[in-house]
Amino acid sequence: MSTEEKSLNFIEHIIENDLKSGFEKEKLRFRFPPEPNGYLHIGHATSICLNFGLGLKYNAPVNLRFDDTNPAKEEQEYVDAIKRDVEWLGFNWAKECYASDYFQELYDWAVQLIKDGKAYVDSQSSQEIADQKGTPTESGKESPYRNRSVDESLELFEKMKNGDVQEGEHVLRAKINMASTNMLMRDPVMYRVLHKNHHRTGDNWKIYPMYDWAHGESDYVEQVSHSLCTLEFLPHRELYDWFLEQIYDTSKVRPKQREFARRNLSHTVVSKRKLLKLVQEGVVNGWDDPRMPTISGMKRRGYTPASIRNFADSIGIAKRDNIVDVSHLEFCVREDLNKIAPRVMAVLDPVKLIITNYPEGKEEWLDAENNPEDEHAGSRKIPFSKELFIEREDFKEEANRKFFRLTLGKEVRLKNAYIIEGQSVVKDESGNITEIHCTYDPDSRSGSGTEASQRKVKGTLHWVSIQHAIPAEIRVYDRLFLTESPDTDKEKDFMEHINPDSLQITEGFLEPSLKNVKPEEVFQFQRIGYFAVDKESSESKLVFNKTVGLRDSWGSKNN
RNA sequence: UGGCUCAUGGUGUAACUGGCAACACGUCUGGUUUUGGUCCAGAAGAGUCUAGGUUCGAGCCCUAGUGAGCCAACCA
Repeated sequence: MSTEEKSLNFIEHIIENDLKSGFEKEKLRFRFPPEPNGYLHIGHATSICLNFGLGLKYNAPVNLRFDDTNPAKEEQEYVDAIKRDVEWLGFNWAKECYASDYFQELYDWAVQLIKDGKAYVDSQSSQEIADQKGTPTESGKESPYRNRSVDESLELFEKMKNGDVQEGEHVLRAKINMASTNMLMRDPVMYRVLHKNHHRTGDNWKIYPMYDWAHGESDYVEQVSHSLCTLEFLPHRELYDWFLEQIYDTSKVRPKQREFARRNLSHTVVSKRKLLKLVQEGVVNGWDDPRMPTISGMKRRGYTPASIRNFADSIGIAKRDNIVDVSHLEFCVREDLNKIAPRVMAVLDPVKLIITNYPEGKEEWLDAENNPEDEHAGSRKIPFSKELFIEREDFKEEANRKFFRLTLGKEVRLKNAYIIEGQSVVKDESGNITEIHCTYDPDSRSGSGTEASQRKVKGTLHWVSIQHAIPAEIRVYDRLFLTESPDTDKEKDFMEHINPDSLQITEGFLEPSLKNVKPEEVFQFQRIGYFAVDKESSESKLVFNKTVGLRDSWGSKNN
């Protein structure tokens, strides 16, 4: 019954080792800790999958914790959006937590640190403090306020808390080591004064804890066992441990921070600043533009939660820098959509096909399978008539043996319908084909079981009946950037790598079964790709987003 | 000039306590197919950044180099 054991990633190895050395499995606990200052993107998605995936694997609770320690940037709107996105990805958090819920406890601990001589109020400007910080190669200088009395620090800290001082007048600093090779250990700021309204605590607080002071202690309050973050926080670990050391009770779980390399997707950017610029400069139409690597954008594009989870899972996790090619993400969507997306026919670049021997005015409703990958998907009826649209690129007047489509004097199958043979073309004065004339074999209807219907032909074309077809706006997307890693170019700004043709809007014609589709539904337009109904779509005007094309082993080599 | 981290096919990850470098994507063949999709069968592609060392044996341990990333916000 044992399926193949998947090898463990380095974080799972750490957990397994902890378990082996006596850590109780019941005490395992994780968290996903976003700052509510922007929308979630594919990078967050992989982190969400990592943490919640571990929760599932070890049957351990996972908290959703908002790291809301900076009221200048954070908003309720983002909290709501983040919750929606995590839910959409298919995960359930054990508790919804906020660092701001721990402000009092954090404050009490800070007071204790002052009393223990481990923290002091500094009354210099941020510039002065920065100047004294030193550089990575030179040690810093101690603040003139470093050794002020505990009572004085206590008194000033109280004033800071009560809002009796201006922003920037004083800060609370941990007293650690100004000569440390780790810049973060050079008496880091624990609290700053901010006369700002907080989205949850309102104006209760005038002082706000810094990330380093809040994060580890929040993990501790929640009894998170493994606190996972990205590599750039590695130097913070020493501080994380130092702060915990000051307040840690040996009867409780002491959280561990461990770091992994963020997973970069090729041909995109994810920094909030850059994403915001794309929105502000109108390169894309909002945060949920289907070209955006945001979760809301990918959702609108037609990506499914399962496809994103599989993606996160399959790329693994390690500590080295990486760029995962988008083709891998695309594989994951196709893999999922192939199983679940209903097949339909749509012609995106139409040319008129007239069946000369088909009776004028006749219409037939033919059976069409909804999904050959799903035997329970059933079938539907599609209308057939004398005048059809087929894809312009599916016809060539003269073609070589490798062209499996319609050409003059050769037979092809119309999907779910009849076998036809190309006869002639009509062109306009500039030589463009306006009509293709063909004949059909009345005995060759799909599924009729006749000998004619069993005949092997070299190609199958999709089509729609012109008089029954419904028009729709089709938005076709390409990668947003021309280069693999627009972010890391030292010469050019990332904006210079933008793909000017990342969006193409065309009018397509759909089979009439699509008349009542609703936003977020995804279909496979046969032989073309997967398409999701856009949120702007309505019954009077259908709008589809191309999620991803079908794998195409012909077009790439022959075009 | 300092500290820390990392280095395995084109890409991403594996390789347990040193023991025939594996899997996925991608690429290429062939088969099936009323989607040039799916599915099936197969192939090519790395000898593990470099140089030393330990060892019967090193991707893994040690040393030194090289390259890349991170670190001087009252951001997270």
